[in-house]
Amino acid sequence: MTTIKDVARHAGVSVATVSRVINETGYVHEDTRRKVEESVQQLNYTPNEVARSLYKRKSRLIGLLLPDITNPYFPQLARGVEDRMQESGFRLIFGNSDESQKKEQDYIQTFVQNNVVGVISSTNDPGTASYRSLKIPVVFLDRISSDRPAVYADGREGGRLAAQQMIQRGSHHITVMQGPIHIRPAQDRFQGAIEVLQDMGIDYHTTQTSSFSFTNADRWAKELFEQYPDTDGVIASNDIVATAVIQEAYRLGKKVPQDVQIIGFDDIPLSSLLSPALSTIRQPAYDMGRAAADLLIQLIEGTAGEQRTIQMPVQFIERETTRKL
Amino acid sequence: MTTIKDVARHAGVSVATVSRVINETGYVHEDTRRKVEESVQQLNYTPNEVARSLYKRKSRLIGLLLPDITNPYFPQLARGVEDRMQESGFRLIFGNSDESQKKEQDYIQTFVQNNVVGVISSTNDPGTASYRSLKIPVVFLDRISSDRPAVYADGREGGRLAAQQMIQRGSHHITVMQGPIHIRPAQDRFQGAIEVLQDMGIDYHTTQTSSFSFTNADRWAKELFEQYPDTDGVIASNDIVATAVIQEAYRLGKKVPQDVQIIGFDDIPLSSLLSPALSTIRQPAYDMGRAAADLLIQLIEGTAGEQRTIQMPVQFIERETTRKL
DNA sequence: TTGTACGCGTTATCAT
DNA sequence: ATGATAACGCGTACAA
Repeated sequence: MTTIKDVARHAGVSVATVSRVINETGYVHEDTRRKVEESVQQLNYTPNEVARSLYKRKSRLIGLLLPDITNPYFPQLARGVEDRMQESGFRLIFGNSDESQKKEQDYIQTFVQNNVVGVISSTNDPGTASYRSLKIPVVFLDRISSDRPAVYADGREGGRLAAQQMIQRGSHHITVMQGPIHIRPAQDRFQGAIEVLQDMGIDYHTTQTSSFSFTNADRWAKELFEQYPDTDGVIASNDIVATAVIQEAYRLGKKVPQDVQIIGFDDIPLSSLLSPALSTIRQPAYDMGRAAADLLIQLIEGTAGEQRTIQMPVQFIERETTRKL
Repeated sequence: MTTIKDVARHAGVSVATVSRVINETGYVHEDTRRKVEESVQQLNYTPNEVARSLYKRKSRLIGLLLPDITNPYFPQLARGVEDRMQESGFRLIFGNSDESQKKEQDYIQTFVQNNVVGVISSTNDPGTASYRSLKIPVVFLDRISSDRPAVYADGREGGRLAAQQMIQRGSHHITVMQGPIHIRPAQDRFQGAIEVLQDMGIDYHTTQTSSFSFTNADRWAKELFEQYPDTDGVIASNDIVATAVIQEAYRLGKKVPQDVQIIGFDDIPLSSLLSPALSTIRQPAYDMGRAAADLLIQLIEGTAGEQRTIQMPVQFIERETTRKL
């Protein structure tokens, strides 16, 4: 590896001068600047980030903690974060937490050990000590924290939207799938839906799913129709289970949307490719990722305004698993 | 942040001693060891990885470069890599390359700037200078390189399998979708399929898709049936386009699998949840990720055997888009 | 305008 | 068995 010393020697100047031209700091004569730049070129020198990080006590690294990249909703968040960070020259140390506090803490620890300058996390426990004691900015993504910077979608409104559409489009026996109890956004959606259903005095049932991943999605779909066979409208906790519900409905000979309407949540990329294409409540995942990155960068650079919690709008996407108005 | 000095002072010993107990290196009296460990506890000290990395000229970081995490095939690879790395205490600096050489080089550069000890990459150009000049181990994942360590699935065999199944199950006018020309695995699948189709003297057509992502998947499906309306069997370049093909077939009133059989490639998690569930050629993505990580770790630790390129088996998964035998 | 020298937090070498 | 100290590569006072 070539170091700043090599460059200095090659250019016949001191390391300080090389440092100055690299960082464009302090005075340096035009001629020497050129000499140095030439040497940098020739020796193919790039500064050692580790040394920089050690000296400055901060790196160009960001910690990103997501529950499970294998769930199609999260890659979009991740991508949004990455793209924005990339633009500002930050890199990501990435980890899956599996919603486990232990793994989270592990990662947080290595984040600080590696001098990251900020972290973006989808955690269920923003209030936990691991986060509170962090001395670097944290942005919670897809999770709500009233007193800490956060970017999330309006889940409750999403739930409301889903219920309203269900009703408007003629379902009378609606089943709402309640996502994992410890995941806040899941509960918000659920509450929103229930709220409307009750207000309107609609007949509804609820069902419980204990995770957001692929495992068991089919089982939950099956159980739903076993428990409530006369269901003519399903509000799924996310697009994955919604997909499983479509499948199960077909298996039972129910026509979608004629016999059962189905509304998902998230609008993962595959939803529009399904047959029938899935009607769903869209969360702008990619944009949320970008927004979180953006906010974090502002926090890091000290240019953040008062607005530190950003609620993104959700949107009903009409496709083919709901009836036409 | 608390440093080794703080611990030394608190325990009444020198930094050298603290270092010894932390790294379990050299002699240290049982009593002092206890004292130090206590101080470490009390001060909640964890070593600064950056300083370590600077001194040792190597970190505990691994660079992971994937084309696009937004494509459902890659998160599984990533997860496999992460889980294995996690087990051995390595962390990931992660980046999306979008199959762009520029982005790749950018990332590779910051990888070395950050003293990563190894790189796992899905690149289309393993022979490029950026990789050849790397002084740390590299494992190519989901990409073939004859002379460098690599983990990939047997794409050609996958293509063959798909074609054989198509024929066996009674399709006579088969259309094979050729994936992006510059992506090696895509071409292997394609070649494998063509190979069998020609050997068997079957009537077939081919179609071209220029990317593996969601964009345009529906358009390619549409074009396929426009160009070859009498197609009764589609070998898709991956599960995403296969999903779009199912959708388009339904839209055209074609029954799957009675009128058209469809076989995908990858077996992404959602495939089994589709209706009808997608028959596909399975690549053991998660295991491939793990295997790559495993190989890289061996390379890093110098315990790697002669076997440095691992070809993983593919497998036909029979579901509902192909007829029963 | 440029150079010298110190410190960032560790590990390892060499004394003691 | 333990301590002092150089070195890892860089950036910045401070001096010149």
